[in-house]
Amino acid sequence: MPELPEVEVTRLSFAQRIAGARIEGVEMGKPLRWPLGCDPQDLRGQRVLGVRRRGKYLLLDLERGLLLLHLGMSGSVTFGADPGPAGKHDHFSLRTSLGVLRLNDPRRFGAVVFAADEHSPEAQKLLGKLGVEPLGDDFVLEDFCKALKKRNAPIKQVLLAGETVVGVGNIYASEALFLAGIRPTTRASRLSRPRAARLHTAVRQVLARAVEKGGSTLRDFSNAQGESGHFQLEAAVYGRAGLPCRVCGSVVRTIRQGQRSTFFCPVCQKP
DNA sequence: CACGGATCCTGATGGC
DNA sequence: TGCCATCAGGATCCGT
Repeated sequence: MPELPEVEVTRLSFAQRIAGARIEGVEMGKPLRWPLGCDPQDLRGQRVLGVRRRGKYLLLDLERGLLLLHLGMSGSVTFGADPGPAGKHDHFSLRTSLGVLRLNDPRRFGAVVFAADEHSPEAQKLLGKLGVEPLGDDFVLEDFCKALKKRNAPIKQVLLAGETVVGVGNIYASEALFLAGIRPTTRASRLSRPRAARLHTAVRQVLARAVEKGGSTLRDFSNAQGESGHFQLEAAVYGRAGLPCRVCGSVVRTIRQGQRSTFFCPVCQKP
């Protein structure tokens, strides 16, 4: 489910509320993508200092070490008053003095991993190859252009890979490419500088807008307070195959790229 | 070594 | 409580 906007919206919905909480207990459900990497009971007694985000990871800073949370395709986090017994798809619960943090993830592509610190091998295994943050100052046009020049793959897949810029998933890749007027199949290395510049702007714009709208709720995403997002209502192409393009009226098309659906307007988006 | 495909898992949906 | 195929917001691993 979650791309950068959904992860950031999740973070914003509980970071302040959990700060300073004392961990009282940890309960695990079925195995997630990776093992926790420590004895769950070792976390007891520690305080949660704050919550950061890196790409699509949430970083829960503890007094000693940190927890890296990834929501995979179907994960969502809740934090609040004791929600009662864990349900079928609740696979990680952190009981704290200020409420219960819970990861619900039906498909279990998500993960919760402990690392002694951000630069440890365990953390770097997950974070080490990530590209720059699209909403931060490090997302520099010049660097972006240079990076694209080195990639021969279709631009959609370069965005999804997250090694150039992080956080752009299947929805926002299609949306950003629409905004930039670029066909998703265009090879990254073939993009002219002006077109790469349009994409650079489009990526920032679409992600920032999606955060403002609370993310996209396609079926079941909600933030840590249980609230849905609304960006999907203004998506230009994602999920709109067969419908008229909002700009030119042409029929929005869908293709498969790397086992994922891609949506685009054949007139607004040039190869 | 960059790229494309297979893969992990569960649930929803739609055709027959 | 029908069965089967297809699809779903991610990212790693593996063969070429």
